[in-house]
Amino acid sequence: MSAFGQFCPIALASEVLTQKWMLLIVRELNAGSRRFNDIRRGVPRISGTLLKQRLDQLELAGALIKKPLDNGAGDEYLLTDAGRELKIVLGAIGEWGQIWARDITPEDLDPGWLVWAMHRRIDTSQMPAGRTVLEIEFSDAPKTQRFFWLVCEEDSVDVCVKPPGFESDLIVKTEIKTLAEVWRGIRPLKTELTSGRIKLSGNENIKKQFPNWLLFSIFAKFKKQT
Amino acid sequence: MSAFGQFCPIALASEVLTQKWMLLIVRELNAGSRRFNDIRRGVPRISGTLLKQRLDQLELAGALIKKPLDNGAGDEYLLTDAGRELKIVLGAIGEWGQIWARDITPEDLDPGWLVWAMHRRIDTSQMPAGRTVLEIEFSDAPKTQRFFWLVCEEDSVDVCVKPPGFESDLIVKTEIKTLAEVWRGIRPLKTELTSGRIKLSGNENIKKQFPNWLLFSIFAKFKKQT
DNA sequence: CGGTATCCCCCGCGATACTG
DNA sequence: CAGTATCGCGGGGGATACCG
Repeated sequence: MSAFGQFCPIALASEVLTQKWMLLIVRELNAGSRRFNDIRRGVPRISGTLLKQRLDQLELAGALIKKPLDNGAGDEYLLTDAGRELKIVLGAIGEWGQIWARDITPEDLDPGWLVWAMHRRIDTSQMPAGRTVLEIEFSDAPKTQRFFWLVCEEDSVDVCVKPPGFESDLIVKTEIKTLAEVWRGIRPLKTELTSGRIKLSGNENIKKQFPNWLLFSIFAKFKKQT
Repeated sequence: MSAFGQFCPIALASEVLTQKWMLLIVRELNAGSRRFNDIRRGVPRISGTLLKQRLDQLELAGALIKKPLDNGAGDEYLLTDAGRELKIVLGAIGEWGQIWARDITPEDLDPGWLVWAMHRRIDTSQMPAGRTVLEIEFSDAPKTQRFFWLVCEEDSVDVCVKPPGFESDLIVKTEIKTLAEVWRGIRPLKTELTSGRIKLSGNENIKKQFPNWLLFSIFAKFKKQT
């Protein structure tokens, strides 16, 4: 994006931040992604070419630095102080979006993205020691986007789109929209569980613990206005 | 801008807010502009067609409402609650821009915009009763952008690009960059006055009072990092 | 003054194919 | 996996002219 012909700090910041996809990339970086394809999982509709361009522009703007990976394949992308400070901007925009932005359409309901977002907000300290495997089935999704697995350990949560080779400790079955609205804080999880719109399969103790594991969206606490 | 294919509130808000010129328009509205050409003076490089489009999009997004003017010519544009809440977003982005954004180039130094920005931040309560006329001359500007007048009364400050017909009470002569950097909080006004890089002509009392009238940019208090 | 209508150019961006 | 290179189109947006 070219310049706006004025030296207002909002205009200068806009040159970088209002480019297409840019804020979503910064969101991923601030959420902890450092590798090219990790960022991409949080911004699935961006092309590889463009993602690379945007990362270069962020580097030019001083918001991140590239660090070559040991194995020689690609770089690691690390936020600078400037990049980390963007968390405040993201917070302000996200809060506004949660309260005032348009309603969601079916187009927005990407199940893969939902699982990717959720995997960053799992409270593994509430889980049993060792490995816990969560299987999620979206009953209304096409085959390729129907099943996901969250492989949780104390210090990591991995997302799989194929069976991870471990038995699932808990199976969560729901429609996409239901879980999406629970994630957003629009519906309480408990209601959806008792109504059966979210169905759990697993041993009783695990099922009972499940609600303690989900931390939901960081914007869930803000309630939408009409 | 089309959708991003995810229901993250940052993505939803971005659809509206990251369109070209959009944040600057919202800035003007939040600064108090309600009329088409007032907004345009704060965003001089936007075309009329596009400004109208953007205002319509803001209305669709629920951030403003149009109200027909009495005389039948055009509308008044009024922010809604949603639009006013964007002040928080503007504050976050402006603060980031002030601290971390790129340096200014000569391209950014639009004298007309500087005067327009200044006119919103004049403390008229510090001025003598009645009318005070400030004349600003940018010694390094081309003829058409060299002279400006601020006609200040208790409850209004008007910007003129031609002599307003009243005698000037104070003439301020400076290079554009000097006043721009004072406005941004990069240089202290006093230093520029004593050095003579900003020259004042007028009666002694008025000259002495002048520094009390300028409130500077709302982001001037944040200091640029390198 | 506050728009609308039209034209047209450029470039942003998606898609695809190829490399190490 | 993490890119680079190339092509091609679509439409965003600038310029200009016109209206009430």
